[in-house]
Amino acid sequence: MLSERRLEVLRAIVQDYVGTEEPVGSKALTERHQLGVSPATVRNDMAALEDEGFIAQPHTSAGRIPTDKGYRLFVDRLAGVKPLSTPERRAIQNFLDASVDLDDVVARTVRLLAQLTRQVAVVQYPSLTRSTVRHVELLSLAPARLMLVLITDTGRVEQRMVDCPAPFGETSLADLRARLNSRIVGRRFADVPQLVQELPESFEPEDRGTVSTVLATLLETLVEETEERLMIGGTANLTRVGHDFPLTIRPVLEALEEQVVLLKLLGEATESGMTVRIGHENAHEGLSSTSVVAVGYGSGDEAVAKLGVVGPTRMDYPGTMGAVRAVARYVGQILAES
Amino acid sequence: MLSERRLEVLRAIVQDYVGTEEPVGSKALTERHQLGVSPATVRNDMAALEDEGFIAQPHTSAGRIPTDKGYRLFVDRLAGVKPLSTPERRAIQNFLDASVDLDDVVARTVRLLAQLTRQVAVVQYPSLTRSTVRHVELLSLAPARLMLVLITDTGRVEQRMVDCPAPFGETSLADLRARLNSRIVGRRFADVPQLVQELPESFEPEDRGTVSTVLATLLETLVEETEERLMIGGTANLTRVGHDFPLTIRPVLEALEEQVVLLKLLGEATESGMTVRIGHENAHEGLSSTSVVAVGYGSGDEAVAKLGVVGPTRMDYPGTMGAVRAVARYVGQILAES
DNA sequence: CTTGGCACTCCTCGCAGGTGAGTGCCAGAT
DNA sequence: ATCTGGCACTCACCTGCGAGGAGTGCCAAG
Repeated sequence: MLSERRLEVLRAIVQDYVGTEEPVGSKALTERHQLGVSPATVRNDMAALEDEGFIAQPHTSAGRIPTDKGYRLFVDRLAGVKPLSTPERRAIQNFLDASVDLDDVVARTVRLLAQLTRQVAVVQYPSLTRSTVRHVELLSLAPARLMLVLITDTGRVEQRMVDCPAPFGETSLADLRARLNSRIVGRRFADVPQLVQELPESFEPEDRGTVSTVLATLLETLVEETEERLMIGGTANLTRVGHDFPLTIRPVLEALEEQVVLLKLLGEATESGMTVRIGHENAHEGLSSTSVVAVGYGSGDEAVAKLGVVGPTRMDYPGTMGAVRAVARYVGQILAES
Repeated sequence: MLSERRLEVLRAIVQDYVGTEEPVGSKALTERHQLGVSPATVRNDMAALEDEGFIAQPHTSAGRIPTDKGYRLFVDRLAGVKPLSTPERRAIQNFLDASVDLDDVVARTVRLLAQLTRQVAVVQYPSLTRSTVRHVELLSLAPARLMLVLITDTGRVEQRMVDCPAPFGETSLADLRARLNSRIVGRRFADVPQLVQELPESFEPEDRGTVSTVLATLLETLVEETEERLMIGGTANLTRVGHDFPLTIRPVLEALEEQVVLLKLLGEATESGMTVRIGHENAHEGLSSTSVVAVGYGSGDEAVAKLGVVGPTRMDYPGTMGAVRAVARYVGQILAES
């Protein structure tokens, strides 16, 4: 459909536009790239590209800028993923290795991504649903008040208060703690409900109420916390986008504050491999002039959560994708070690 | 020094400027406020106020705008704290009452403050140093690997991995757990180091190494986590500030990303009572055209952390102060209940 | 001390004209 | 069939100019 050279012209347009942030014309193109043809020829190609919807001109008698469709073609067929330099890789590893706990890993990852890509970084906390239970702890705070602490294999900790219907003795507590742990430690969260189903029946009648309450709280925690948390950073980079930004920055900031929106955004990313959503491909209105580059990361072969960046559609896709992929890999390594 | 009417003129200028975001002139002032004098008189007063440095004009032949010094006088002597309406109070309470855990309380508080004040909200997590220990838990994950979990009276949970120099039996573990808890539960964090000092000596020689390691990790956690965490929100409100904002928004966003800066900002707030830092009173350069309204909050009589908002110097001080104070109170109540 | 009058400053806005980058199209060359 | 150079045309952008107007400072009189 499109000749080889026309694709080359599109690539050149994208690269120049990303660099200069200004509509690019035929003459400038031939000067900055060795296309081997004259501006007039390029003009014809550009007209064809415009007919196909890959580029557009803001006004008559201005240069062309890529459309969402143009960027899409660019990332799909014209650009690879630019690997990071060795010093960069080393810097990433050093920076992440210094993390002390899960919160710190996530915080550092956000800062790293934001710095590397000069864009807004979003990192999802490792999800509970795909995690396994490392330990469940029950603490007695008052005669009829317990604290339930849940620890995952990714190092995440959740706690809940439990108000018991009746006082609960220390021995019963130890008993419940032991049985609960022997049943669910090492198991996936999704399997927990089944595994604890018959637990109350094995207790003395006067304790059954409390045991049920504890289990209910546990299951509730699993469900509620499936609604995942995330951390964002690098919002100052939004001011980097060009002249028109008063209008564009507001809806983006608003979208970023809606965690739900972001989670859906990351969620849309396919299971494996990197996902790039360009402009209007993002369902959310405020993000119609931004692109999202996201990828899953995890301690093993399976992704436990996702991370990515949000930036203007006019971004350096190869570089951004390279940075996102590299960071995801190293974070996975860190999680596997801890 | 300044006559009563001149103060009244200053108050009128601040109020009008906050409302319109435009320099206010003598004629407009007399029309919008019942000052009982003519524009010419007001002009004389304004000249005097300008000599004293309370107001300034952007260019000759423009109206006046308050200076930082002018705002300072305004909040100190001319304005009170505007209490919230009953429906607002009720809404705050309902919204915060729905919180499920500490993270949720903080997150909701941030959203609430941002919404009420239409500015950037900052909420510090309850600090460890001023908290007391509710419980310490030790879990055995592997023969020579423990997890240390620390729970505070404000519901905060911290965990750390401990690699032991030697295997540590279950009985020793239970022993350590019991002794540790009996010594430090209910005590302030600051006192913990002293309280555990001689603990290793009471253990069998082969366990002393591990006990020391655990204690070292515990103390380390106390120190490290003193470096406090905070949550911010409402950054989209930054785009609300006037026309000139491309220049002002960037440094503010950058400052907000530097948690250290923010913590220092909140830290500067005096122990009790509300603190208002106006414009250049904020040490940080990027915040020279913003004001910070901060106040401590806590579950009891003492503040365990601080919260506040960051907005343009041209803000509605009485309303903002009212909202901040009210939110701080209700958060304190919530913390006291849990 | 207040007031009305008056001259002055200077920002803002709208308009006109020139400039230049970029385009589309066409006829001729390869 | 494709590429190339030429050429007329279109607009966005910048500049300078002039009218309009809000606001000020000062002064003389009440």
